[in-house]
Amino acid sequence: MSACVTCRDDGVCALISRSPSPDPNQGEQWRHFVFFDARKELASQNTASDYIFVICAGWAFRYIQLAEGGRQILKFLLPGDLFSPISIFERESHFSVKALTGVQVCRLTRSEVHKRYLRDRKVQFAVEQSCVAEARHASEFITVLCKRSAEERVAYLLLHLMQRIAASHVIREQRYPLPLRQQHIADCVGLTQVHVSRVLSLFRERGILALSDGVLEVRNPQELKRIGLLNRS
Amino acid sequence: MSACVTCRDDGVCALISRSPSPDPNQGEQWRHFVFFDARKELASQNTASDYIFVICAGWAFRYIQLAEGGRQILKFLLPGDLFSPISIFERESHFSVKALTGVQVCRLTRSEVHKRYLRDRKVQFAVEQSCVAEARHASEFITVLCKRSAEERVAYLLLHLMQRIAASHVIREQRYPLPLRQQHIADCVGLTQVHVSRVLSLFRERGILALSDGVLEVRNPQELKRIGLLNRS
DNA sequence: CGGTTAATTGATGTGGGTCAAAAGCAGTGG
DNA sequence: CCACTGCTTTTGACCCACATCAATTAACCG
Repeated sequence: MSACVTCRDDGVCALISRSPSPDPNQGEQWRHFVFFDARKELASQNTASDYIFVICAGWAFRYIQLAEGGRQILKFLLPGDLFSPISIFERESHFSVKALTGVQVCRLTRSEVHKRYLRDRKVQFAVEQSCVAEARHASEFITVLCKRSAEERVAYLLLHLMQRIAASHVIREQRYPLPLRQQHIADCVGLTQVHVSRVLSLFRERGILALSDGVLEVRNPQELKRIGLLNRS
Repeated sequence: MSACVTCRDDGVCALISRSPSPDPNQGEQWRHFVFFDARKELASQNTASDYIFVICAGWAFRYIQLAEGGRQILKFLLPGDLFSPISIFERESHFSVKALTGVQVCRLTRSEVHKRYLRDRKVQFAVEQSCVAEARHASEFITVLCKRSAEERVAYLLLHLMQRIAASHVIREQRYPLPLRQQHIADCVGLTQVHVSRVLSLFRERGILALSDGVLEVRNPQELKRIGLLNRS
């Protein structure tokens, strides 16, 4: 009954796994680990499911698929992330999820998670807090999309990701693992891949950062923050 | 111990009010009604508060104030709406709220609401559902902002508001009360007031709708939906 | 009646989109 | 080892949706 080894100890995943089951006889039926290759679709929108999922290893992203083609990336998912905290409360998800790298995913039955949520105050608190965090971030992100230029939006996304990566990786010499194509950045911040290329080239020329081969190297964190932070002093 | 009269019977507000208190002796101390004039700031971001608020009558909006001037409107608040469902879980709000018309607001102590939330499954469920609704809407809205043109964004906002207004008003002849200035629409969907004016003029010329004097009159709902719905068939 | 706030309209500017070609760079297979 | 293919990034030329600036009108109000 131990948590997924790659998840952080204070995350929703770990807490759910440690939480006592109301039905001690059921063993490990409620939990199941699966591996998927990169590019595999892990969940699809408007489809009901009795399971909820946690990323244990690798990267994925949550997105909305548009009928005319094109997609909106809503969040990049790192180890320890639920596909979405609200999927604890709804059978039918409004988003799709796709693997960015090879990923290990933990599949939990919603009924069991929900039982633990109801009887374990710690689980409940963790879920509440992750809903709060998502809502706060959504507000901030909407603001960035409406009020900021292309450079600022890209910088904002990178800073946001850096923070999340640093929470689970040791960062040396400002080098962050970041397995995104320019198209993913574009689909997240509402630009074209061509323009993301131009923005990143500018950042490189100005000695702010370099992004290639799945590694982001930040050369001038001060300047990056000046550009990308929503509340600059 | 009755609910605020203007709130819908199945809303969070009504459920909280009907929920039994863990401390029957405290009377009505935990609840307090206040009236505010239009334009008054009802809550300000980065400020801690032991209260949470519900709109009982009138309109308001939740927004983020930017340091350089300018604001991002996140949601228009109608009777029955909490300023935000997540404020049940956090003392310090990340948003401000301003009255759009004169408003009556119900102020509740967070501690009392939180107690009722913990012990009444119905309240808990209502809060969960409104968090789900907010998250779903945020995803959809982010998609609209990133992928849609000015016309489509304005149409989306109006359709969304029409739906919410219709839930609490009887609509006759497609006339919706809508006390917004063009600047509010602009601050919500990320355009300038000037461009919102042009978009609305176009809609009027094409016989789709007319918005003036706080009334939205929809002349061609089909066409409006064709333009504004995210998932058009 | 002047003063304020909101909406309209026109002229002009520009950030980022679109299109297309080229170059880099795996992987694959002969 | 090289040719071929598919994917990603880069670069350039051109375009347009929306911003910006500014003037005018309309509505309201003490």
